[in-house]
Amino acid sequence: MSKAPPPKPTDSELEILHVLWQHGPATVRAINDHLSLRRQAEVGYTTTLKILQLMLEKALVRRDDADRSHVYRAAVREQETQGLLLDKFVDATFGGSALKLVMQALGSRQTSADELAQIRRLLNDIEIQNSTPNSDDDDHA
Amino acid sequence: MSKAPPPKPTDSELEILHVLWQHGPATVRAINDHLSLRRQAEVGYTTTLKILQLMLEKALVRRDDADRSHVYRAAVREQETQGLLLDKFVDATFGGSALKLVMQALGSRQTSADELAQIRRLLNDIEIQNSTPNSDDDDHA
DNA sequence: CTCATCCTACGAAATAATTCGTAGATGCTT
DNA sequence: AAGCATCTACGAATTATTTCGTAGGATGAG
Repeated sequence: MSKAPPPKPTDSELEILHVLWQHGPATVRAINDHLSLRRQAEVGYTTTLKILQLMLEKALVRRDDADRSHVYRAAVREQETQGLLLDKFVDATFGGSALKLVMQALGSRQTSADELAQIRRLLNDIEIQNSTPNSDDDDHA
Repeated sequence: MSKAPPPKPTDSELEILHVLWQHGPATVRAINDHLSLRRQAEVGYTTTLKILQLMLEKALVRRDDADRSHVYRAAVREQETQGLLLDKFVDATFGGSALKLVMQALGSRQTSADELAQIRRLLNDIEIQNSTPNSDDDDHA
């Protein structure tokens, strides 16, 4: 009775999550440096701090405040978060059709042979999985 | 010197565009009825009107105001708009990797055999197109 | 003609997201 | 100890989006 699903992160929050997913736990200073690098411009230190504080309230990150410089780390998994955002996006933009999204993504874009191969492999996996109702639940968390 | 690329529509604007793409040109009243149906709740008439007026300024729609009830129609194409939004989304959520997006879309989702077949067909088309540098430039704008 | 109805235009409130300035505390250097 | 840098907390300005109320003009029924 205490679990609230983590809310959809905003654009800025997502940008910070990317940093945390890539580099692991970090201080505000370190995160802010990464952000300033990613964009062309300097990001105000307190801007980053503020967003992290809001993210903490939303439980998108956790923090270790043992030291004076608090250390933040992602509290949501990359894949799950991307999946959540993807669902919303598919609904809003493609009327819920993941197929249309995939077609658009592949169709109007330069896709390398290697990437195509990876997708083929995934398609095979999915079809195998679809046809065999599978023995049990062979891989869980 | 007068062309501004149409801006990224907001969520509400996109919802209206969906109605226009599906049903063609329509009055505010008709659009509003569709929106009220899609959601569970009644949408204020002037809310829809206001958004359409803003969309007109942004050149996302055109209107025919010959009659008293103005008739609005989409001024942006469905595919182009979806492509634009998709680009932004891929950048923000998947760090620019369309492959990751496709993998996520296919991986964490129930996809029917029929849909898989469609995607396979598309993959084939793309590979053919990739391997043959094509005779000339057979389809230009 | 007169009234009720439907329309557009417009101002503005409510909400959310982003940004930054300032204050106060802590730690480090000399 | 004094001064400087760095940190957190917090308030607030700014901008974008969504929503709705009200005013005023046209239309059509009686």
